[in-house]
Amino acid sequence: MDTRERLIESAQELLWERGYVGMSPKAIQDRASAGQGSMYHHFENKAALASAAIVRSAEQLYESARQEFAQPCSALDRIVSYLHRERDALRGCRVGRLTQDPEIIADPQLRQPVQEMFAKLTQGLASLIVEGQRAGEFRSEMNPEDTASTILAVVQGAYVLARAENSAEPFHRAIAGAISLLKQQSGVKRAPRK
Amino acid sequence: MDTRERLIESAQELLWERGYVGMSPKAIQDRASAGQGSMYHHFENKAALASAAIVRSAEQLYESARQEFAQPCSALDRIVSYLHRERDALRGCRVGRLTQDPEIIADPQLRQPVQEMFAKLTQGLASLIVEGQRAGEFRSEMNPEDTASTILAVVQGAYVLARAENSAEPFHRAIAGAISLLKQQSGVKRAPRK
DNA sequence: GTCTATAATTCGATAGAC
DNA sequence: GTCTATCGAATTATAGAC
Repeated sequence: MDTRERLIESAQELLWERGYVGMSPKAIQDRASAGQGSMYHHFENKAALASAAIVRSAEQLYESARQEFAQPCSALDRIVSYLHRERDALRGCRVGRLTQDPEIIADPQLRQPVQEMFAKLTQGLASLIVEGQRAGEFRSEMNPEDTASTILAVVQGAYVLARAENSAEPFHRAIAGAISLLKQQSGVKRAPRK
Repeated sequence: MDTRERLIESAQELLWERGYVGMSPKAIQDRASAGQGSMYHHFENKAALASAAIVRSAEQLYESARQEFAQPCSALDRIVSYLHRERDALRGCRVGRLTQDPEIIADPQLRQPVQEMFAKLTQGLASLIVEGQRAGEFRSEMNPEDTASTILAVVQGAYVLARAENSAEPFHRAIAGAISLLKQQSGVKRAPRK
């Protein structure tokens, strides 16, 4: 693997572990086994390297979700499968994590790939929900975009709970609760209250 | 207000805005209008001051939720009211934000107040859900702890979506979606599928 | 492309005067 | 309690040899 590639992958890892503020050029160089001059030859500065790393992570994460969304089963099953996908609860989300960095939020170059990934995931989940509504798996009154945002939020927030407790348990509880709520939403008319 | 107090409040703000790694002693001193010697007189080091600030934030946030949970209306209404409470979507959660800092997760002193706050919120929400189940607002099959975790996760994750888009909109969508899912959960027997 | 040298600045803290 | 001076290390580069 060439140096440029190793630098990007090291930056991806460090952004995941320590965020933009906590990632020093020195640490990137050490992890990539690259010298200082080498890093500044391939990238203009820390922000440029971070940008390349963020674009890469956002693409990888979206691609893996896209595959999950395209499986040959019911829309509800695909959503449940997305929620159940093996995730390293304590490490958190490589991309969601970046939203906590003020430098990333303030710099449109750095924020844009993050925004784009979440927008595309929302869009993908909303389409699945519409599909599920047509199949009678979800109530037609359900707002697809709202529900898609809720699903994404549960996953992102579940990471927060897991790290707070230093345990994967609250992550899995939050996911289980969300699946249970979604499964209760079939389009069949409910008996009237009282 | 005395210096010690100003130091704690400044640290609370900086932890919210920039996290532990991004908060320098110098920045705390400047914001508190305190000298260097002053800060190191009141607190042994950066971690000790951060600890005091985190304990304070966790207490404040829990206290405000506790009041919300004790209002004189139905359990469902109190949960909805908690979800709808005015939040500064783009600033994120003062306490949840800290879970992204590896230094905070690694140091039990710093992580404990965060863990405790989320544990107590989960407990409080789970109790509300049990109360709602007794009142017929929620299905008895619903797992109170799972659902409580889901509710907390939606809020924490909604902040992530908002910051990613640099807009409060996805925050409110995620909350609206969650409320819609919860309101569909009355204990009334649903008509059988088909 | 990669290396070493250098530099200005900041970080997190200590020392000691007042 | 607060202040200034100082410290060694790290940060984020730039310069220029190879």
